[in-house]
Amino acid sequence: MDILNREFYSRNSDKVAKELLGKLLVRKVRDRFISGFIVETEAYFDKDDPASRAAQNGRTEMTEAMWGEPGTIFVYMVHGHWMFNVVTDEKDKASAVLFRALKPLDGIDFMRSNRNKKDIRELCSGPGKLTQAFDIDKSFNRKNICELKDLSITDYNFKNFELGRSKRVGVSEDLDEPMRFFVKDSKFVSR
DNA sequence: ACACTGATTAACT
DNA sequence: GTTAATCAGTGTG
Repeated sequence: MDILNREFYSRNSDKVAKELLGKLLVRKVRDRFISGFIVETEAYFDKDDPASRAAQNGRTEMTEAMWGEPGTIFVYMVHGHWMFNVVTDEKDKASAVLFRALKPLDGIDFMRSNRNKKDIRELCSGPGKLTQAFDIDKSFNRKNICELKDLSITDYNFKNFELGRSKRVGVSEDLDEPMRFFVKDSKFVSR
């Protein structure tokens, strides 16, 4: 199980978002190993994407991470919850993939205590839920996921699933192409 | 000081 | 299944 390298992220964000499905998000906290399969993502673009923070806020202290190298982690808060993104494409392009849902695999008791919920479906089935379950916050912002020991994404050729596509969640004026990708029939996607 | 946000949750039918 | 109060950081005045 290899850690995905920078080349993986150096492509269009819709392509990266699609290929991230079935990969494994891995977190290490002290001696604990926490992981989950990625089952839902959304792609965000730089130009002509009104839903992206890049277009909404411009280049500020808070959004600076979006202009970083591919693999740069971009964390921001909305509605009191942390959103976890990884920057794609090339530097200075400001496109990224938002992680929306995971299927919990290792460290489920750790997630349960972070979330204060016992139903396994309630642990990572939403962008704010999975950051709470994995203990991901602003301290990861602007770091590169290819270089960290305590947070990484590893390859895992879990391909036995059907790809679902839809419009992005909570975006009123969305792009013509559906940019939300998910594992069809998974119990662990949001909503 | 106030309103905005890509969400979550409890508390209902 | 559906709604309404609420989370907290950031931008605008």
